Amino acid sequence: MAEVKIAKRSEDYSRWYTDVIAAAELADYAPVKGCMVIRPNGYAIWEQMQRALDAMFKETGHQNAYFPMFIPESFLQKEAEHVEGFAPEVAVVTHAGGQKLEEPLIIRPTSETIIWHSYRNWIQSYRDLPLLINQWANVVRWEMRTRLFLRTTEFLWQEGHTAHATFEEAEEETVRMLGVYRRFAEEFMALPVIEGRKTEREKFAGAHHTYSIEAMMGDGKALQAGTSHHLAQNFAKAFDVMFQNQQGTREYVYATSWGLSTRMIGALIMAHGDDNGIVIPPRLATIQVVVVPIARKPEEREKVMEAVGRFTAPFKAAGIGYKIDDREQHSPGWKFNEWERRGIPLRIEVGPKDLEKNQVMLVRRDNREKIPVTQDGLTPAVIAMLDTIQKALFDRALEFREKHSYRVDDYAKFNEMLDAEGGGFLWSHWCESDACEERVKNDTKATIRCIPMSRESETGQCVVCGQPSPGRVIFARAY
RNA sequence: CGGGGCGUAGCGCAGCCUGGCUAGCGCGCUUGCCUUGGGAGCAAGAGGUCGGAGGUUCAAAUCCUCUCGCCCCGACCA
Repeated sequence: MAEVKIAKRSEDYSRWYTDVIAAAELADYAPVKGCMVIRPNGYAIWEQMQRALDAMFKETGHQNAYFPMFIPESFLQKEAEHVEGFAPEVAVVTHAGGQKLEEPLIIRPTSETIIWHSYRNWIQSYRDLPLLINQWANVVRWEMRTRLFLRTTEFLWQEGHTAHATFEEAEEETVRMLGVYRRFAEEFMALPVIEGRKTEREKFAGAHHTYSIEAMMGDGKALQAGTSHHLAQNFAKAFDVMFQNQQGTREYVYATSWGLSTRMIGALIMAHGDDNGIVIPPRLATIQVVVVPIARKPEEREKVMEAVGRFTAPFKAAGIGYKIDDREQHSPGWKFNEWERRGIPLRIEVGPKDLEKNQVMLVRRDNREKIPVTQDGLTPAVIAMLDTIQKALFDRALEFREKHSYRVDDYAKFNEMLDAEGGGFLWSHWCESDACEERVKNDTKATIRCIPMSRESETGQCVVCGQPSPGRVIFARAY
């Protein structure tokens, strides 16, 4: 492996981010602009995310299916707002089989259209509802500016597409899945997020309204980490999907869609990473514990390895993902650095000195603390330590977010905060006018991240124009 | 699409301005010895269409023209 230098996070955040990805061997740039190769270390994180989310989708009654990546161009055009939103970033296939195609095919930027084409055949009666489908897929969006994981031309995600009999049921589903995302972020990624509703300007093209979870990254910028859309009857009308209700009358179906992508890997890096690289929360780590044996002489080595075999024996049954790094060509110091770069949450060092004391050394990735632990009862100690790390990561991220959240009521101060702090969440009053939202964006590059669902009721005056405001919203610069 | 930067060994770079021995250096890689508690050491090796095409010249990594690609900053976005 090549020597890897990671820029200081505090000095060059952007450079630091790409360095961390290279250092942990998460992804490479691909020959095609904006595309990436997700390497085994990166894909392992995605697999853990899939596993956790997929289980939650199943628990909430969803089934997986798969729809094609090629969509007739005409499909996209059936929903006016949708086509307007996506047309500029759609890749189109015009030739295939050595011939020009009669109708060009688009490569899905999202699958609403082709899925609703199918739903038309699947749904006739209220008895067919709700229809709860999810798919794991790749999608392509030709973005102008790309960054590994955060915005790539092709990315992996899951997209849920559900159909319901009433607006209210669809709303319940939209909010339920937003909650699933929040739980996933908090419990698995150790990432505190804020649930909220998007403004008209920021909502999904084709949605009635959109919700998102918003997280704060290590530089104070916001990241939209998952979205859930209430599509109302927009796609049902575009694809003529009607059902007969219990009264025998036909009406259009109500829909939702929700998605979460490999962007979350970027969120993970930026939320928890430090100058030594990525820090993977224990609940998303395939390798949660790496064991580094230390020995000089062959006879020492034999004793150390014997102990390692003994104390790791219960790990598998206890559900601990672990790896023993017994390579002889690298020094312990070299290994410490390598596993830290890869973000393995916990390291166990064991050498002759430890054997004398019947102990091992636990070393936390998140704060590098070294804790001696006796070999007897090591398994529960490791499990407890992994929990501690998981919780510490969440607490630290939450504390950071709180520290960089401000209530701001004065527009001059508002501008000043964004310049001085470079980021952070500004909780300010907004009159709900598009004009004020746009002005903020032009003045500061900050956007309204969301109208928090849990905001306290507090009327006030718009931070921009002074008109009456029904409550505070979150302004921030975003990825 | 505008502004900036860069294409030379797997990775990071020097050489280019001022053309000239066999194109170098660090890391990594291979083999051997020796080592191992925070990126060890020694020795011997392997590895190159200098992004591509054309031109100038006795001679091009180096000068000229064209071209392809990537990265960073902005407008758009999960």
